[in-house]
Amino acid sequence: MNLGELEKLVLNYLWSTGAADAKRVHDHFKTTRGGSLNTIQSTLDRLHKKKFLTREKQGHAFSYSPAMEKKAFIGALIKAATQDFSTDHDHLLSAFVTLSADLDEAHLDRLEALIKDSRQKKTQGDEK
Amino acid sequence: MNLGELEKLVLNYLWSTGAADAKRVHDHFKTTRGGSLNTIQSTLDRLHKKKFLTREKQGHAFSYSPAMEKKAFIGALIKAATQDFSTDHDHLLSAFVTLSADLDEAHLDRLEALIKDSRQKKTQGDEK
DNA sequence: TAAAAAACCGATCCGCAATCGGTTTTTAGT
DNA sequence: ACTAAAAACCGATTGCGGATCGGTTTTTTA
Repeated sequence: MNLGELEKLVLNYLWSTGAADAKRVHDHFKTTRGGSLNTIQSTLDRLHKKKFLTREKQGHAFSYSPAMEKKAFIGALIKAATQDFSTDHDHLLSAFVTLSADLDEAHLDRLEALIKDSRQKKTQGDEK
Repeated sequence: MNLGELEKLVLNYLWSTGAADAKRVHDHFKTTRGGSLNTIQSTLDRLHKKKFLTREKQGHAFSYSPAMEKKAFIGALIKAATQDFSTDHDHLLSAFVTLSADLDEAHLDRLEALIKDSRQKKTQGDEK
Protein backbone atom coordinates (compact mmCIF):
# COMPACT_ATOMS: atom_id res chain seq x y z
CA MET A 1 0.00 0.00 0.00
CA ASN A 2 3.04 2.25 -0.06
CA LEU A 3 2.68 4.88 -2.72
CA GLY A 4 5.55 6.83 -4.23
CA GLU A 5 5.53 10.54 -4.75
CA LEU A 6 4.63 10.47 -8.42
CA GLU A 7 1.99 7.84 -7.83
CA LYS A 8 0.28 10.12 -5.36
CA LEU A 9 0.41 13.07 -7.74
CA VAL A 10 -1.05 11.02 -10.57
CA LEU A 11 -3.84 9.63 -8.42
CA ASN A 12 -4.78 13.09 -7.23
CA TYR A 13 -4.74 14.39 -10.76
CA LEU A 14 -7.08 11.65 -11.91
CA TRP A 15 -9.48 12.34 -9.09
CA SER A 16 -9.53 15.99 -9.99
CA THR A 17 -10.06 15.60 -13.72
CA GLY A 18 -11.55 12.15 -14.21
CA ALA A 19 -10.33 9.62 -16.75
CA ALA A 20 -7.23 10.42 -18.79
CA ASP A 21 -4.70 8.63 -20.95
CA ALA A 22 -0.96 8.67 -20.47
CA LYS A 23 -0.47 11.53 -22.88
CA ARG A 24 -2.90 13.77 -21.04
CA VAL A 25 -1.33 12.98 -17.72
CA HIS A 26 2.11 13.62 -19.13
CA ASP A 27 1.01 16.91 -20.63
CA HIS A 28 -0.20 17.97 -17.25
CA PHE A 29 3.01 17.17 -15.40
CA LYS A 30 5.75 17.82 -17.91
CA THR A 31 5.97 21.54 -17.22
CA THR A 32 5.55 21.56 -13.44
CA ARG A 33 7.59 18.53 -12.58
CA GLY A 34 9.23 17.06 -15.65
CA GLY A 35 9.59 13.39 -16.47
CA SER A 36 9.17 11.51 -19.71
CA LEU A 37 6.02 10.01 -21.10
CA ASN A 38 7.49 6.61 -20.37
CA THR A 39 7.80 7.45 -16.71
CA ILE A 40 4.14 8.38 -16.62
CA GLN A 41 3.26 5.21 -18.48
CA SER A 42 5.00 2.96 -16.02
CA THR A 43 3.55 4.83 -13.09
CA LEU A 44 0.06 4.39 -14.48
CA ASP A 45 0.89 0.77 -15.04
CA ARG A 46 2.08 0.29 -11.50
CA LEU A 47 -1.04 1.92 -10.13
CA HIS A 48 -3.12 -0.29 -12.36
CA LYS A 49 -1.34 -3.42 -11.16
CA LYS A 50 -1.94 -2.27 -7.61
CA LYS A 51 -5.65 -1.99 -8.41
CA PHE A 52 -5.84 1.71 -7.71
CA LEU A 53 -6.65 2.47 -11.32
CA THR A 54 -8.88 0.79 -13.83
CA ARG A 55 -8.17 1.16 -17.51
CA GLU A 56 -10.08 0.79 -20.70
CA LYS A 57 -9.10 1.12 -24.33
CA GLN A 58 -10.61 4.40 -25.41
CA GLY A 59 -10.03 4.56 -29.15
CA HIS A 60 -6.27 4.76 -29.51
CA ALA A 61 -4.98 4.47 -25.97
CA PHE A 62 -5.83 3.26 -22.50
CA SER A 63 -7.88 5.63 -20.46
CA TYR A 64 -7.15 5.36 -16.77
CA SER A 65 -9.60 6.12 -13.98
CA PRO A 66 -9.43 5.84 -10.20
CA ALA A 67 -10.74 2.45 -9.15
CA MET A 68 -12.54 3.86 -6.14
CA GLU A 69 -13.86 7.06 -4.72
CA LYS A 70 -11.38 9.22 -2.97
CA LYS A 71 -13.04 8.83 0.40
CA ALA A 72 -13.04 5.05 0.11
CA PHE A 73 -9.40 5.20 -0.83
CA ILE A 74 -8.51 7.38 2.13
CA GLY A 75 -10.44 4.97 4.31
CA ALA A 76 -8.33 2.14 2.94
CA LEU A 77 -5.18 4.15 3.55
CA ILE A 78 -6.13 4.66 7.16
CA LYS A 79 -6.87 1.00 7.57
CA ALA A 80 -3.57 -0.04 6.03
CA ALA A 81 -1.56 2.48 7.98
CA THR A 82 -3.02 1.53 11.33
CA GLN A 83 -3.70 -2.17 11.11
CA ASP A 84 -0.36 -3.19 12.57
CA PHE A 85 -0.98 -1.03 15.60
CA SER A 86 -4.63 -1.10 16.49
CA THR A 87 -5.80 -4.47 17.63
CA ASP A 88 -9.33 -3.36 18.36
CA HIS A 89 -11.36 -0.45 17.04
CA ASP A 90 -11.00 1.53 20.23
CA HIS A 91 -7.49 2.60 19.44
CA LEU A 92 -8.62 3.78 16.08
CA LEU A 93 -11.47 5.76 17.52
CA SER A 94 -9.48 7.57 20.15
CA ALA A 95 -6.68 8.10 17.66
CA PHE A 96 -9.13 9.76 15.37
CA VAL A 97 -10.39 12.05 18.05
CA THR A 98 -6.84 12.85 19.07
CA LEU A 99 -6.21 13.72 15.48
CA SER A 100 -9.31 15.84 15.38
CA ALA A 101 -8.05 18.10 18.13
CA ASP A 102 -7.74 20.75 15.46
CA LEU A 103 -11.20 20.20 14.10
CA ASP A 104 -13.45 23.17 14.63
CA GLU A 105 -17.07 23.08 15.77
CA ALA A 106 -18.36 22.91 12.25
CA HIS A 107 -16.34 19.80 11.49
CA LEU A 108 -17.36 18.15 14.71
CA ASP A 109 -20.96 18.83 13.74
CA ARG A 110 -20.31 17.33 10.38
CA LEU A 111 -18.73 14.27 11.89
CA GLU A 112 -21.75 13.73 14.10
CA ALA A 113 -24.03 14.03 11.11
CA LEU A 114 -21.95 11.44 9.29
CA ILE A 115 -22.23 9.07 12.21
CA LYS A 116 -25.97 9.53 12.12
CA ASP A 117 -25.93 8.63 8.43
CA SER A 118 -23.84 5.61 9.18
CA ARG A 119 -26.37 4.42 11.74
CA GLN A 120 -29.13 5.01 9.26
CA LYS A 121 -27.49 2.92 6.58
CA LYS A 122 -26.69 0.20 9.05
CA THR A 123 -30.31 0.02 10.18
CA GLN A 124 -31.59 -0.20 6.63
CA GLY A 125 -29.13 -2.98 5.95
CA ASP A 126 -30.25 -4.89 9.01
CA GLU A 127 -33.88 -4.69 8.05
CA LYS A 128 -33.33 -6.50 4.81
CA MET B 1 7.02 8.12 8.45
CA ASN B 2 7.39 4.72 6.80
CA LEU B 3 8.05 2.04 9.34
CA GLY B 4 9.60 -1.31 8.59
CA GLU B 5 8.25 -4.58 9.85
CA LEU B 6 10.65 -4.97 12.74
CA GLU B 7 10.23 -1.35 13.72
CA LYS B 8 6.51 -1.90 14.08
CA LEU B 9 6.99 -5.02 16.15
CA VAL B 10 9.41 -3.28 18.45
CA LEU B 11 7.17 -0.28 18.91
CA ASN B 12 4.22 -2.49 19.76
CA TYR B 13 6.32 -4.44 22.19
CA LEU B 14 7.40 -1.29 23.98
CA TRP B 15 3.83 -0.08 24.23
CA SER B 16 2.79 -3.36 25.74
CA THR B 17 5.54 -3.65 28.32
CA GLY B 18 6.87 -0.16 28.87
CA ALA B 19 10.53 0.81 28.87
CA ALA B 20 13.12 -1.80 27.97
CA ASP B 21 16.75 -1.98 26.94
CA ALA B 22 18.08 -3.66 23.83
CA LYS B 23 18.81 -6.89 25.63
CA ARG B 24 15.27 -7.22 26.91
CA VAL B 25 13.83 -6.51 23.52
CA HIS B 26 16.17 -9.00 21.94
CA ASP B 27 15.28 -11.64 24.49
CA HIS B 28 11.66 -11.17 23.61
CA PHE B 29 12.11 -11.54 19.86
CA LYS B 30 14.95 -14.00 19.50
CA THR B 31 12.79 -17.09 19.83
CA THR B 32 9.74 -16.03 17.86
CA ARG B 33 11.43 -14.19 15.04
CA GLY B 34 15.19 -14.44 15.33
CA GLY B 35 17.69 -11.69 14.59
CA SER B 36 20.82 -10.67 16.43
CA LEU B 37 21.11 -8.24 19.29
CA ASN B 38 22.81 -5.86 16.89
CA THR B 39 19.79 -5.85 14.64
CA ILE B 40 17.60 -4.90 17.58
CA GLN B 41 20.09 -2.23 18.59
CA SER B 42 20.07 -0.56 15.23
CA THR B 43 16.31 -0.78 15.00
CA LEU B 44 15.97 0.91 18.37
CA ASP B 45 18.47 3.47 17.19
CA ARG B 46 16.54 4.15 14.01
CA LEU B 47 13.32 4.56 15.94
CA HIS B 48 15.09 6.88 18.32
CA LYS B 49 16.45 8.99 15.48
CA LYS B 50 12.95 9.13 14.04
CA LYS B 51 11.72 10.46 17.39
CA PHE B 52 9.39 7.56 18.03
CA LEU B 53 11.39 6.45 21.04
CA THR B 54 13.09 8.33 23.82
CA ARG B 55 16.03 6.81 25.62
CA GLU B 56 17.77 7.25 28.90
CA LYS B 57 20.79 5.65 30.44
CA GLN B 58 19.43 3.33 33.07
CA GLY B 59 22.46 2.04 34.93
CA HIS B 60 24.32 -0.01 32.36
CA ALA B 61 22.36 0.50 29.17
CA PHE B 62 19.92 2.75 27.39
CA SER B 63 16.32 2.19 28.30
CA TYR B 64 13.98 2.96 25.43
CA SER B 65 10.38 4.10 25.77
CA PRO B 66 7.72 5.15 23.28
CA ALA B 67 7.90 8.88 22.77
CA MET B 68 4.14 9.25 22.67
CA GLU B 69 0.96 7.49 23.58
CA LYS B 70 -0.23 4.90 21.18
CA LYS B 71 -3.37 6.80 20.29
CA ALA B 72 -1.42 9.96 19.56
CA PHE B 73 0.90 7.91 17.40
CA ILE B 74 -1.94 6.35 15.48
CA GLY B 75 -3.36 9.82 15.01
CA ALA B 76 -0.04 10.92 13.57
CA LEU B 77 0.02 7.88 11.30
CA ILE B 78 -3.38 8.76 9.94
CA LYS B 79 -2.33 12.31 9.39
CA ALA B 80 0.83 11.30 7.56
CA ALA B 81 -0.88 8.68 5.45
CA THR B 82 -3.65 10.97 4.31
CA GLN B 83 -2.08 14.40 4.07
CA ASP B 84 -1.16 14.07 0.42
CA PHE B 85 -4.75 13.26 -0.44
CA SER B 86 -7.06 15.25 1.78
CA THR B 87 -6.87 18.94 1.14
CA ASP B 88 -9.53 19.81 3.65
CA HIS B 89 -10.86 17.94 6.66
CA ASP B 90 -14.03 16.88 4.92
CA HIS B 91 -12.33 14.14 2.99
CA LEU B 92 -10.83 12.81 6.14
CA LEU B 93 -14.15 12.82 7.93
CA SER B 94 -16.09 11.02 5.29
CA ALA B 95 -13.20 8.64 4.77
CA PHE B 96 -13.30 7.82 8.41
CA VAL B 97 -16.98 7.16 8.36
CA THR B 98 -16.56 5.03 5.24
CA LEU B 99 -13.97 3.11 7.15
CA SER B 100 -16.25 2.78 10.11
CA ALA B 101 -18.87 0.97 8.07
CA ASP B 102 -17.94 -2.10 10.06
CA LEU B 103 -18.19 -0.37 13.38
CA ASP B 104 -20.99 -1.74 15.48
CA GLU B 105 -23.47 0.29 17.53
CA ALA B 106 -21.30 0.19 20.59
CA HIS B 107 -18.37 1.69 18.78
CA LEU B 108 -20.49 4.37 17.18
CA ASP B 109 -21.71 5.25 20.66
CA ARG B 110 -18.16 5.41 21.83
CA LEU B 111 -17.18 7.63 18.95
CA GLU B 112 -19.98 10.03 19.78
CA ALA B 113 -18.89 10.13 23.37
CA LEU B 114 -15.36 10.92 22.26
CA ILE B 115 -16.61 13.76 20.14
CA LYS B 116 -18.44 15.12 23.14
CA ASP B 117 -15.20 14.98 25.12
CA SER B 118 -13.41 16.73 22.34
CA ARG B 119 -15.94 19.55 22.43
CA GLN B 120 -15.58 19.75 26.19
CA LYS B 121 -11.82 20.12 26.02
CA LYS B 122 -12.08 22.66 23.29
CA THR B 123 -14.49 24.79 25.31
CA GLN B 124 -12.24 24.66 28.33
CA GLY B 125 -9.32 25.70 26.21
CA ASP B 126 -11.23 28.62 24.76
CA GLU B 127 -12.25 29.91 28.16
CA LYS B 128 -8.67 30.39 29.30
C1' DT C 1 0.99 -1.90 -45.67
C1' DA C 2 4.00 1.49 -43.82
C1' DA C 3 4.48 5.28 -40.53
C1' DA C 4 3.21 6.81 -36.11
C1' DA C 5 1.57 6.01 -31.68
C1' DA C 6 1.09 3.33 -27.75
C1' DA C 7 2.26 -0.50 -24.92
C1' DC C 8 5.58 -3.32 -23.00
C1' DC C 9 10.24 -4.92 -21.32
C1' DG C 10 14.37 -4.44 -19.05
C1' DA C 11 18.23 -1.97 -17.03
C1' DT C 12 19.83 1.43 -13.85
C1' DC C 13 19.67 4.49 -9.98
C1' DC C 14 18.27 5.81 -5.48
C1' DG C 15 16.55 5.59 -0.80
C1' DC C 16 15.62 2.90 3.10
C1' DA C 17 14.88 -1.09 6.28
C1' DA C 18 17.16 -5.28 7.87
C1' DT C 19 21.07 -7.61 9.09
C1' DC C 20 25.31 -8.36 11.30
C1' DG C 21 30.56 -8.18 11.82
C1' DG C 22 33.94 -5.54 13.75
C1' DT C 23 35.67 -1.49 16.45
C1' DT C 24 35.34 1.91 19.97
C1' DT C 25 33.59 3.42 24.19
C1' DT C 26 31.71 2.70 28.59
C1' DT C 27 30.96 0.23 32.71
C1' DA C 28 32.10 -2.72 36.58
C1' DG C 29 34.82 -5.80 39.32
C1' DT C 30 39.14 -6.57 41.52
C1' DA D 1 43.99 2.18 37.80
C1' DC D 2 43.54 -1.95 34.86
C1' DT D 3 41.24 -5.13 32.54
C1' DA D 4 37.41 -7.90 30.99
C1' DA D 5 32.75 -7.75 29.71
C1' DA D 6 29.01 -5.21 28.03
C1' DA D 7 27.04 -1.77 25.36
C1' DA D 8 27.20 1.56 21.83
C1' DC D 9 28.57 2.88 17.47
C1' DC D 10 30.16 2.44 12.56
C1' DG D 11 30.06 0.66 8.17
C1' DA D 12 29.23 -2.80 4.62
C1' DT D 13 25.95 -5.74 2.42
C1' DT D 14 21.49 -7.32 0.92
C1' DG D 15 16.86 -6.83 -0.64
C1' DC D 16 12.88 -4.28 -2.05
C1' DG D 17 10.28 -0.92 -4.39
C1' DG D 18 9.62 3.53 -6.83
C1' DA D 19 11.44 6.60 -10.53
C1' DT D 20 13.41 7.05 -14.74
C1' DC D 21 14.04 6.22 -19.47
C1' DG D 22 15.99 3.75 -23.74
C1' DG D 23 14.78 0.41 -26.81
C1' DT D 24 11.62 -3.17 -28.80
C1' DT D 25 7.20 -5.04 -29.88
C1' DT D 26 2.48 -4.43 -30.77
C1' DT D 27 -1.32 -1.82 -32.25
C1' DT D 28 -3.60 1.73 -34.66
C1' DT D 29 -4.59 4.46 -38.54
C1' DA D 30 -4.11 6.82 -42.73
